[in-house]
Amino acid sequence: MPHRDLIPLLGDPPRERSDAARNRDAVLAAAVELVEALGAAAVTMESVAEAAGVGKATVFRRFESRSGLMAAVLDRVEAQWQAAVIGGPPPLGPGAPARERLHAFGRSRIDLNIARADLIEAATAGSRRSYGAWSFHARHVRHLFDELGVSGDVPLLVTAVLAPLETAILRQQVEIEHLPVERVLAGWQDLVGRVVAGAPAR
Amino acid sequence: MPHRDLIPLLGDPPRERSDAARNRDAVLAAAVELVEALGAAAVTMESVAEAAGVGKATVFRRFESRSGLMAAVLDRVEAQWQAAVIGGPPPLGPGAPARERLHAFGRSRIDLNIARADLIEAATAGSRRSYGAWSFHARHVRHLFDELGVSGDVPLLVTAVLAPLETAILRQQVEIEHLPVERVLAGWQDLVGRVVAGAPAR
DNA sequence: CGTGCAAACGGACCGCGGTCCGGTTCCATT
DNA sequence: AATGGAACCGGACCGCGGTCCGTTTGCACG
Repeated sequence: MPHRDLIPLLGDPPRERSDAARNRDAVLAAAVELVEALGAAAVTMESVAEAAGVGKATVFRRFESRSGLMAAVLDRVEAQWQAAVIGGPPPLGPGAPARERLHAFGRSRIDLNIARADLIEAATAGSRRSYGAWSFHARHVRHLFDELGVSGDVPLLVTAVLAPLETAILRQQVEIEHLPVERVLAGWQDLVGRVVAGAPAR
Repeated sequence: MPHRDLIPLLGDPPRERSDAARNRDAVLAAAVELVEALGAAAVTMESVAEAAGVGKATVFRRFESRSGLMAAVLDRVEAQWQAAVIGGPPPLGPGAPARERLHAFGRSRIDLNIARADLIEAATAGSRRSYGAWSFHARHVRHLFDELGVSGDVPLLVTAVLAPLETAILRQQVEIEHLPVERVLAGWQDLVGRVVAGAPAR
């Protein structure tokens, strides 16, 4: 009587089959390469499938959707960036005063969100929730806010400080209004200063 | 010799042909009705064309793209809202102190951006620039900031205050993190207070 | 080494946004 | 009223994201 438990209950993770894992890797590698070469906007799901030597449905089966695949590509970039925040040299990495780390965070995110705007937009398109890296950003800023003793509804203040760094906003400012990046950064740092400064005169 | 000036120079707007104008109206009316009935996400360009009794290409010829059509639909809502800001009762309309008008602005925008999230997203999808109403919002907030004597890089501070009202951010907070709208609003008003309070201790 | 089956595969297929192009319509000019 | 041509029209067509379904494959168990 060849069967496993009818009721697996909890645990019991159904391990990924070897061919599935291999295809996942091949697809992701192909996607990274194509995005690098052509830019995210020009990469079609079919071209990724072909480059990976795999059927189109397999790409969707492993990554759910185009935005899911792009999110996986983006995750590599974000992981590298996160490493710089967690263990890299100050002021972005640990070792600098909180205020300076915040300023470095802003500069770094503005640069990255502009440089990778097309990939980020492809990864977040129609996904209704921010991409995975957002929660890391929020935790980091929150941590720095705590060090600075920010008072008030901290999670909302964190969101308020992160919101102007969204690619859509940055693109609007830099590509359409032609504001210099330096000015955008200075404005953001000014904002942070005001938020950190404390509760308003009510 | 039937010809107009070979060099029209400036001015001389080539008026819209009557059939074109008629179709434009029919398409827009059909789109408004369908969006109202089904929600923006469920409205296809072909269904709009059919409801308007017109070929699909005509819809695109008049409105450029799906997001262009949705922006036209959205403009009606925004025009109505702008009327309330310009000439409606306080505190949203004129007559209340600037701080209270700002708070009313926030409440009203949060409600509207959540209620019409799908339409706004359809109107701004892949358009690279904020929808037309943004500039009105910015001017309004800037005007109130001027009344309050806000110092610093005012345009950037305006953007910083507007950014957390974007639908993507609000949806994240309300639909995914399940924050109550009242709390989001209170957080925004707190933010405004800190921004208005003045430059940080440098 | 068999055997059974869930899991994975791939290519045909679908719907939708967007474009093309041959035919039609409005309107300025005479 | 006739006319010429620019602007407009519509439906066939294309490419891409996403799904369906009949076939193949890896792997746990005997």
